[in-house]
Amino acid sequence: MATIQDIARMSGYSIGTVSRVINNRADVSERARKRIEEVIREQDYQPNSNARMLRQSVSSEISIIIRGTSSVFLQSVLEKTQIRVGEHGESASVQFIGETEDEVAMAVQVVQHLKPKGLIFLGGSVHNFQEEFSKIDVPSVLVSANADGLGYDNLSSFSTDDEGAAAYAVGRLVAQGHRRIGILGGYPGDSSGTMTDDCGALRIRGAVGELGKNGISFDFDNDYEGCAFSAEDGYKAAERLLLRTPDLTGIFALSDVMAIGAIRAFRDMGLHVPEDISVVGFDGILYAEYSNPRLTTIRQDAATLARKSVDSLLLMISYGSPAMHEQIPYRYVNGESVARPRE
Amino acid sequence: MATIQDIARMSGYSIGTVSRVINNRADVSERARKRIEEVIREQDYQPNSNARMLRQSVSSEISIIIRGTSSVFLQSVLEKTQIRVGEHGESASVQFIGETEDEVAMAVQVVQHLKPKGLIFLGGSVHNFQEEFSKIDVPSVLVSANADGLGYDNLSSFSTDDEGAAAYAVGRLVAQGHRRIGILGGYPGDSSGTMTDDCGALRIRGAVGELGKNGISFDFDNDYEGCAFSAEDGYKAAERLLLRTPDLTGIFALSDVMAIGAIRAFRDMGLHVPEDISVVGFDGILYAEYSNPRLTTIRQDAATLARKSVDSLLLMISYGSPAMHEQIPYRYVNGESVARPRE
DNA sequence: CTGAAAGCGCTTACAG
DNA sequence: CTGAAAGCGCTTACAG
Repeated sequence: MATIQDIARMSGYSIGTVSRVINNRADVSERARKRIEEVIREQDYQPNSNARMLRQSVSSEISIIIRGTSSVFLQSVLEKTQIRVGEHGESASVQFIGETEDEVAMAVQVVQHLKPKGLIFLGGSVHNFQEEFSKIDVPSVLVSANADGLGYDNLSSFSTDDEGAAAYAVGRLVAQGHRRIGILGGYPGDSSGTMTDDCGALRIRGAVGELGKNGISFDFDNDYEGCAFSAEDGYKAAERLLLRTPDLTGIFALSDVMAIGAIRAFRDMGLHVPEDISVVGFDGILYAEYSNPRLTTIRQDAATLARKSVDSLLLMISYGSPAMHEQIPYRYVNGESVARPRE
Repeated sequence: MATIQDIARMSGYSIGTVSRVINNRADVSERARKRIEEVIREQDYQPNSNARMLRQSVSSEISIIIRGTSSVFLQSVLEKTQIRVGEHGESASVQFIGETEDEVAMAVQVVQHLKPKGLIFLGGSVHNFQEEFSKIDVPSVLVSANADGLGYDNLSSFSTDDEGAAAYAVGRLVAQGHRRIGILGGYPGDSSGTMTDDCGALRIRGAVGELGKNGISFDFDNDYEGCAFSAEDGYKAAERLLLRTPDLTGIFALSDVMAIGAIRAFRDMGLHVPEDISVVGFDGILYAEYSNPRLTTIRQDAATLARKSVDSLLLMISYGSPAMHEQIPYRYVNGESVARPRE
């Protein structure tokens, strides 16, 4: 493996000049640049990134931290994020952490070890950023939660208006004539009754708020069943919910995978969706279009979320552009899982 | 951020001794070790990994290269792999590459840049390993394809018996009375008629072979439709296939996502699964259990695949254990998407 | 515009 | 068992 020494020797210049060429500095003669680039190409020379990072104390990589590998939606955002990073000629490495782990604590580790020049959080609780994030001074972007108002000038955020979208989805159920609506998924808050601020809590808040606006009361004890973001949990929770409160005619599930689990549960209970009970999901995962019945859902715009996040991060890194916070429009997708309730 | 210098100064030992403690070397007095470890803890000291890697020219990480982010099955293997790596107290970083890219070429880059102590390939074509892999001398493991017979002593492999499993699945269709069976997905080979050796080709070979054994001829022009490993492509290909060859009563799809796309297509054509047409998939993704109808499929053992792969890799790294090749048992899962053909 | 040199934080023979 | 020192491959003031 050639080193910078070899390139210097073979090109007839010093390692300092070679280094300047590698780093695209302006203060190099055209002649030197030409020659050195030639040798670099010939030798297929790749600078040792460890040495660079040791000196610069910053790597040329971006680190992506994704929480919850099981989230189909976040995985699609991850894929699109990687692609966008690649389009800019940058590279990113990915760190997975568990559903319950603290992404900011992880980020502190990553910054120390990998010295990334930028950080992308895929999924995350605003809660964890509240104070912990002050330890991080690398340009960062939080995807899928709103970090506006946290006051960090190195943290952008792009998210879906979870509260508004949930309200919209429930509004559609109400418009179809549903009055007995159940909510499935997430965890409404801690024992003190305070809601946490993750996307699940926001969706619940939006849904309950919309019901209230329509003069429909919501009884958490009967009409709500919490569960994790998986089909399996959605299945079980849906079963519990409907056994407990059989007169529900519509279900708002906090995610598509839960909705899919719920639909399967209802079928296994001998019910038909949407004839006997309507189900609306959230996310707009690819699979929703191929399920039977096709899922009616809120489709988040994963591609735009990914694109804007990467672009904003790169602008912060390269030009010191200010952090920005944006909500990306969602779409209500009419599938086949919602109908008017039976009379 | 504390450096080894600081720890040396504060503990009253030299940096050499501190380094020995960090690296768990035996030739350190108990007293020195105690004291130095104490200071390390107090200072929350973390060795600079760039400096270590620069010196050792090997990182302490494992690199995972996954091809095709869109494969739900591989993503589940990835998740389980990460978890297993974590259980051993190791850490891994993930590199995603496109469906059509060359994973071994990528690995060469990764080895140069990240200097991993081990490499895990999730998905990959034996073809690419044939000669290219000789450039890599890091202990590696190929998951989901059989590298036995390639003769690399630093490459283990764990896979499903794709050919046998496909034969089994098709055999079940035949046993139910199906005689007109179509195959969906993958690419049967290049123009010369030679089959490539990826898992798709193996599954096709197994399926066609089983049909032959049962005296059923298979006409590639009419009974086969290739497509990529996605629900969308499965949908379109299934539609084309059935329009072209309407008398098919059973479909073997090379993957579950294709099968799900196919089932949706058949429904949109006004058919019922399995009453009008049976569909069997391959992979055993989580979703198959929640689809409607539940999918009949070959379930690959993602957990065992992940566990054995990681364990084998770590044994190679730490003890120079020999590479091994193993096929992990699969299971035929009876869902609701297969029935006897109508008379 | 270019080169010589210091130094990033570590590991590892070498000598004792 | 321990310390002093070389050196991993690079970047970047500094001097010219």
